[in-house]
Amino acid sequence: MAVHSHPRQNLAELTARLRQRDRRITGPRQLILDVLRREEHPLTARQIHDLLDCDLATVYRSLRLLEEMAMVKRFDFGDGTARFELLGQNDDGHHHHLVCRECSTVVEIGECFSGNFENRIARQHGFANVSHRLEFFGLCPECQAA
Amino acid sequence: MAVHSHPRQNLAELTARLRQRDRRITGPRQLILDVLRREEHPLTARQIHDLLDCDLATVYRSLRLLEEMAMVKRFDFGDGTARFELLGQNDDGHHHHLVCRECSTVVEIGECFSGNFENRIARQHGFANVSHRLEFFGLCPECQAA
DNA sequence: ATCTATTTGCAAATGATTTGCAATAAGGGG
DNA sequence: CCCCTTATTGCAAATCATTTGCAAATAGAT
Repeated sequence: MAVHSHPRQNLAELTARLRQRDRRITGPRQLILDVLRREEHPLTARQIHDLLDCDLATVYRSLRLLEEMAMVKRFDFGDGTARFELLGQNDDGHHHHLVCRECSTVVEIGECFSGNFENRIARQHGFANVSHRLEFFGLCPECQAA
Repeated sequence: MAVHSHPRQNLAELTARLRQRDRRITGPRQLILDVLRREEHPLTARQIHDLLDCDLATVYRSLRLLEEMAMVKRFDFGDGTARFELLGQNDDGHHHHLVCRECSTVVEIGECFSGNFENRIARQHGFANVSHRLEFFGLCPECQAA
């Protein structure tokens, strides 16, 4: 479901969004977006770092910034390590994953349950601005065979 | 939605389940169940530790054991800290939470989307044994006022 | 080319959770 | 009730992901 846009597009978007915040377009930031653009599945900070050549702390700092700018989305598979995916320009990145409990293979799930459910829950409890986080776990075909 | 059973019942269950595994009924294990029984919301290992008087490592070890024995369920609100809830005897503990992004107030959500959704996803991708993790986040009434 | 604020790299700090190991306690047998 | 074997605890140190302090490097405007 991830929208893998063109490098140019990415760079232009990065430039535009950074400019508005007095932030700079640096090598590491471009490299991280490049790496994420190539990957179809979410990557951990360490995986990104291993594919690059810049400090791990810089990867974390950049990812945080890119997340704040809504260019990257953070996912949590409950294993204590955050994963990051690139967001396209008009993509809010809302989707879910189906993760294999054995081999960690990830499948992206486009559909989601109806917004009514979320709205009802918000209303019932008086909460505002409700969002959700949903991930699926199971055994992938290969791991079932093994 | 947590079923808060009687102390006796808990102890009996604990005893029975531990016996079958050659494990012992120790003070810390009983204390942890006692603490969890009193709380209606999930607690972190540290919170449990602060209410008790035993080593934090023991709390972690006990929680892991109790989780394996399906007497306790682990939840992940995506803040890097696991929370634990007591499970009742016939309770599989499947439910969700609505967590305030500001003050971390937790509301338990009993209902869940239909199993069809989960089944369809499993079938579509050839996965077996599919489960899911779903949590809601929003602003609670108090924090909206503030 | 210059200047200034933002970033980076590196090392050290943090916070949650785990682990090694010797001392301690639980449960069965006598 | 004492003993013995084995599971468990406490404590300290180790791990792991992530963050932070700070001086050196660099992007972007002048």
